[in-house]
Amino acid sequence: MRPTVHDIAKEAGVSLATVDRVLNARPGVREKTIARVQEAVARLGYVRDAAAANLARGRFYRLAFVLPEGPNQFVETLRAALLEACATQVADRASVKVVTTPAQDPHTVVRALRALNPRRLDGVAIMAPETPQVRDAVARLKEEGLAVVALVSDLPNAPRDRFVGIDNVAAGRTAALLTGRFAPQGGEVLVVTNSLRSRDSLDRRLGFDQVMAEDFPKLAVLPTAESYDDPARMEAVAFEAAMSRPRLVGVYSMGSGNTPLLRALRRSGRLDELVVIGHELTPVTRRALVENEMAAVISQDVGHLARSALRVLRAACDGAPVFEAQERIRIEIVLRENLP
Amino acid sequence: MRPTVHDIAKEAGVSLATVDRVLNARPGVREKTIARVQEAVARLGYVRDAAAANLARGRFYRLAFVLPEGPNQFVETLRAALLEACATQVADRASVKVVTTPAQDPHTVVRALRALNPRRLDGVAIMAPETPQVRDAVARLKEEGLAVVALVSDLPNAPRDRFVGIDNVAAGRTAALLTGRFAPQGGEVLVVTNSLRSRDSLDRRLGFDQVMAEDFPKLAVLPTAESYDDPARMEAVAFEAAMSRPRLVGVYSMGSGNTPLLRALRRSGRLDELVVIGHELTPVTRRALVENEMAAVISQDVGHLARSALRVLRAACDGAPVFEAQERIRIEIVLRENLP
DNA sequence: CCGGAAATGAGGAACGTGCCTCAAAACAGT
DNA sequence: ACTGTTTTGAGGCACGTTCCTCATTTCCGG
Repeated sequence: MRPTVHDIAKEAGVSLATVDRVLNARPGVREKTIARVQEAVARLGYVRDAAAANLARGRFYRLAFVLPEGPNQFVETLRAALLEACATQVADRASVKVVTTPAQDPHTVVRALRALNPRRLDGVAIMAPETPQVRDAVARLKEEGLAVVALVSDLPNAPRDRFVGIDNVAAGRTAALLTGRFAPQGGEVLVVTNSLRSRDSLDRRLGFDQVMAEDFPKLAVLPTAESYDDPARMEAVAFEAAMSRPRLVGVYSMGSGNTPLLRALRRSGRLDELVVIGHELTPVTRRALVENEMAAVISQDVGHLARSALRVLRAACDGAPVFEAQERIRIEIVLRENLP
Repeated sequence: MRPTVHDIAKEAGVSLATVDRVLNARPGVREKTIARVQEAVARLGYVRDAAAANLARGRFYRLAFVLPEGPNQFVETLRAALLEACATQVADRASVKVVTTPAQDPHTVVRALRALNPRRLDGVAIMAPETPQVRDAVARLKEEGLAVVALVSDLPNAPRDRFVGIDNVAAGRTAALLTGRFAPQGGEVLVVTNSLRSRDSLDRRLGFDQVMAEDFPKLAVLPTAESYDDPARMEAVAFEAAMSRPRLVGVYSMGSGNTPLLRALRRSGRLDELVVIGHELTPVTRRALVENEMAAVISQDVGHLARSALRVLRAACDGAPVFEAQERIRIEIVLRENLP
């Protein structure tokens, strides 16, 4: 059996109350006594029973998730994963509210953030592009004492407690490496996204260019084409590129408009000769992998993302450290054969 | 706040004791009353506070892990991950004993399994080749009422409760797909492993051959070369193949002898023209990726593996269902750019 | 309508911790 | 030695369960 506070008290020759004061860093204990208790803790290998502690404390975490909303399969799966995680022990003693805002308009995100009542909340996870207004809204939430984590897309210049998501520069580098190795003959590569306003797209492009420049001189990367969340525009841009650029060998889709992209490429009749790499495993990209229309999908496990965000938020709420190894979100490479 | 058993009792108009009887499926309650309580549970959306329940129950899980031991980096990292997981909440109210047995000798595994005292244990995780003796030993443990999970290498014909690890057929298929796409010019592929006795190697080879036959007619797969856990033998076999087979374009290493393999290929001077794919991220394979000596590593997150095994064992101990989505171990593809 | 069995109620102790109060003890400065 | 302050001890209640016991009520068949 594991030692309890009672054992520590006996071992250190002090009372239960004193042990409690030391363990919870409450004032009114002499240095000497603190040391005695800590020695006993070390000697017996005491670790606080987190479950019992939370039970006694009656701790309850009121959390909110602010997610963009739109024709975006990824967010849908993320939301589903979140709800699933809530149904399990991960979300024990926590209430989770999910707020969605139209993705296109950055102002609505800010409005949603402003609409949050800081006194009714302990922590917020935010997935939003990094605009000055968002930064200000995050700063305000932090000032109110909330825990704030950035989700999927980092907010490096906002006072968020942490970023939960993949290293998007590395993701871009990975995409470049795959593209380069899958298309050794060389040629042109089209890069598309819905918006470069999001930090994640920006970082991915950065990483993509780095590796392309370093390792694949035979590939020429075209400027990023933005669709501004407009499927028609995405389809038009992709179709035009496929038809007018005979040397095109690959397409890297950094954002979420994979449906119109694939439709355009299919229509151009060149899909089977192109190396198409995209992000996030959704019904669309999954199907494209199975049909050999996409060569690879760079993905982050939404389940892991959701659970990690919950754990990190809770840790941030009570200023506890996080278990780094568990919270590092991997850059997953999904091919036809290792579909989960 | 979440509803408690007290709220349920009030809502259903019964006493606390009855609610408890219903919730824990104890006998002595009329059908009608059971229904009343369950309705109240549904209406209030009650979910049992697992932490409080375990606290009250005084549940303690005595678990053991039986791992092979040898010059095997993978097992070392797995063991480290296990110890790390024990230090966190995942292993709360559990004691974990790790037993290692010499890998070469299948009999010592059986001896180790026999040496386990079933009365001092609630569950065991086993990583071992599937021999009849191992099957019998597992059956014996199950008969004694222990929870048993197979780890990394499945024991499909033993009465284990569950397998925690990747789908090794799919892993082999993934390796084949990568090899085929990285070596479009065609040629011969060498497949090596330390032993085909392990179910994992067997499955990987199976999957590898499937995809090679289906999709890459230009690649000829050589028979599996076994090193029988002898580094010298591995080095000799690999060197010989690299020197005598000018059409060799790839090597698939299904097992753990990557150090001697790479040494041999380096010595042959052909390493930079070969597509080398192996398993498990260790210091050796990590370095090989960084140096561009290996093209890809198929890996399973040891941290996830360890935590999953712990969770699954606990669930199996009290016959609880597992949260499938969280326990599916992904087949990770690790390239130079997405090294964790 | 009665006896016996089954179902239910009421209550309490326990799990390991947090957090509170009140009194006792140790200590400091004069 | 006196005061006043700081440190410590002892104890209790709470958290949401589980798992007892013992009494009481309800039900059923004869």
